[in-house]
Amino acid sequence: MAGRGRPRNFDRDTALEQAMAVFWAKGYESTSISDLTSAMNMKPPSLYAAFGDKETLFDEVIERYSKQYGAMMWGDLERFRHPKDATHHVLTTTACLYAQDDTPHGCMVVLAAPQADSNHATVNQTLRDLRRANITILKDFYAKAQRSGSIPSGANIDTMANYYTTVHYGMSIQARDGATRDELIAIAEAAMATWPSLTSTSLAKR
Amino acid sequence: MAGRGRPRNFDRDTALEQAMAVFWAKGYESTSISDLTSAMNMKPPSLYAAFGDKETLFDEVIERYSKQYGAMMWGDLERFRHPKDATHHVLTTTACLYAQDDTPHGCMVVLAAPQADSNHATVNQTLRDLRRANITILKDFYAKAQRSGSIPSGANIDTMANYYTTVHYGMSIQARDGATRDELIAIAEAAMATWPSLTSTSLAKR
DNA sequence: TTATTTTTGTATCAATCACTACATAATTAT
DNA sequence: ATAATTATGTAGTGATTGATACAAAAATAA
Repeated sequence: MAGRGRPRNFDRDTALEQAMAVFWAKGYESTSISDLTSAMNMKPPSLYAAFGDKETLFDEVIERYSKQYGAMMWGDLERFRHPKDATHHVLTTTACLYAQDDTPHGCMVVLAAPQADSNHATVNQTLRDLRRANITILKDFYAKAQRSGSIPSGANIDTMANYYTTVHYGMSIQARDGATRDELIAIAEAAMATWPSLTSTSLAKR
Repeated sequence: MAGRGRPRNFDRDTALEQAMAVFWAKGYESTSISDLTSAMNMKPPSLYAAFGDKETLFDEVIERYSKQYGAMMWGDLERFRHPKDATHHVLTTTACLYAQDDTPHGCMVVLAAPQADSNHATVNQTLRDLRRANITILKDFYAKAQRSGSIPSGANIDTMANYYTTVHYGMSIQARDGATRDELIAIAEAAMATWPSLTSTSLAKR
């Protein structure tokens, strides 16, 4: 199991967790290698040997974040009987996750690098792709629900997915600005109040 | 009028506009003095003499942005007869402004520096304060409407203001990710569909 | 033991960051 | 004309950025 050379002085998994905490709080650009090495308790050569350059490390952090947190919100929506329940779950889980005090507030995918044009275009693109993937998850889920009759055929599911994702995005800003869990929950409930109208034909496909 | 020494080689106002374009697209941190001087067509000493350091320039840019764009969304809401119309105006104006092709997409106040912890705490704080000011505008407006009877006394106006502001925030992310004007309008209309429920007592003050 | 392999810490790299010293240019005041 | 004033361009400041060269350290393999 143990390799041949000198053993590592750190646990790769906890080091990743520590890196995630820094990137989450400071964003991609504002996080320096120096920030990372001190948080991960290692010197630059060890970091580079174990994780590659800053961008590669960030990619791995984001992947871990998606599996650990993103999945709690967007994963396995099929387990809910009604799409309204699934949507409610997405928003309330968002509220609970993003106001937790043992992690930075707000979503890392939304807040870490929202620049349109920066010196790190690939990072911006990576995060944007992840955000769009969430919308796609919701759209596909709604499409299936519509085919099965859980959502009326007249409803505009693209707009529904865009809308609820927009609320999810906005909650990240609110959380970062200090909104409490209860405030976020109230926002989520307010957003859910649209469900009857959105699934009716009043705001239907044009 | 003209001062005593050598006249300026640039128009201060258009230089500010050019600086705003850079900060808007790249955010605070990703924008370098070099980016600014080339966009504003001047050398560093001229920039520093005219605008102070990077942070002072950014403050002035933000102030200009607020007057020029923020006011279009949040200014003079009293001119609307019904608070629902005012809220609708905020969201649809948001949609139109943030999908314009002659400016970067999305709100500068929301996107320029959303980090929780960075090397530029005062900039983060300035933007956060501006965001909260918008919520306060909406809360005060709703409070007045509630006193005058335009909003039922049972409605939770704090949640209403938080909710609609959340949609406004989320639309910035959507716009930056490439959402079209029509998509943003549809999102705004979807959000407005909550109005009857929010102003009823079903989601009223607890 | 000796050789091989991998990690670690020191010390540093070139590039870029925000920012400025300084001399020159261009204007007005006298 | 001469002095005073302000802006400009060149060239550079020290600090920090992401990333490494190198040798000592610590393990396994022979």
